[in-house]
Amino acid sequence: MPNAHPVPAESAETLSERLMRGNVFAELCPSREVLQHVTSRWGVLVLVALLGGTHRFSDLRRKIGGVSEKMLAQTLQWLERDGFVLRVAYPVVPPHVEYSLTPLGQEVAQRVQALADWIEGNLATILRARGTQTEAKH
Amino acid sequence: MPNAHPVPAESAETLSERLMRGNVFAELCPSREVLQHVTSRWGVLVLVALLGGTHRFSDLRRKIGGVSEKMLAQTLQWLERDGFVLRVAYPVVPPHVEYSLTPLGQEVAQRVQALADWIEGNLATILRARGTQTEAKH
DNA sequence: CAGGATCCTAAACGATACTG
DNA sequence: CAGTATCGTTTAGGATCCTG
Repeated sequence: MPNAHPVPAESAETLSERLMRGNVFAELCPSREVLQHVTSRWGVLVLVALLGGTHRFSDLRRKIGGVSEKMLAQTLQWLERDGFVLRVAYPVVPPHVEYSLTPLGQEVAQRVQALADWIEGNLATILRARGTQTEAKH
Repeated sequence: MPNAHPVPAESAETLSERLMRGNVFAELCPSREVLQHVTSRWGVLVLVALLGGTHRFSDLRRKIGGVSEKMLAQTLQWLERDGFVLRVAYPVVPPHVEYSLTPLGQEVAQRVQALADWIEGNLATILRARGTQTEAKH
């Protein structure tokens, strides 16, 4: 069955993309993977940090308390691959690499920050609510 | 050193709360834990699902593709403890339990949904961006 | 039906050491 | 400095069985 409406190459969308689009609840929806990167333990913090401007690797490491080299590197790679983070390496010695948000990254980061900010702003309320309950763990 | 400004009991805030307030970047900030629950793999989906109204346990399990009983139960407990989810159990047999969002939960859920919606809406763009890169994994 | 208890695997995570 | 590689630990997560 030939294509009645020829699709321009640059807007190609596969069948599975079309099927899965718009449904995070579906088990195999690719958006779940992206969501995982963005909402991962360190992903959130990296995005919010970069919203404050360009950072070098060690700047991020210092700023984000508790992150290991390995996880920071991995998180940055996820986010770079998803098109949210731009990595610029200057060919000097010692190495100099700068991380920043792409336009796409700024959009997600803003939404992530909105969430993080709300939680910070309501922390006292949340903790107080927890205090009035029968002791549960972790 | 006596307190010059007596603090009303209902606005009590511990020292650690005051110290940690407003700083997700700090390693021991309690907001990180809440953030973990909310942005956890299933937490996101539970919140968005409940934004659509009250659900029973098995309704949620059916709606959220791929979640196991154990993780759904655990996620609901986290969110209940954080004051985002209200659990109402009717003392009948067979058991009947309904989950819904508290007012506090509706506020987080909206922000979580904003993020999820953005990702879904820009999925095609993101996937296309990934396609044009040198192959990376996972 | 709504989970709790148990057992198990896979993945995340962290510490350290090493390299261009 | 900015990582990669390796290894060991911890946690997430899933399957199954069981009970009120």
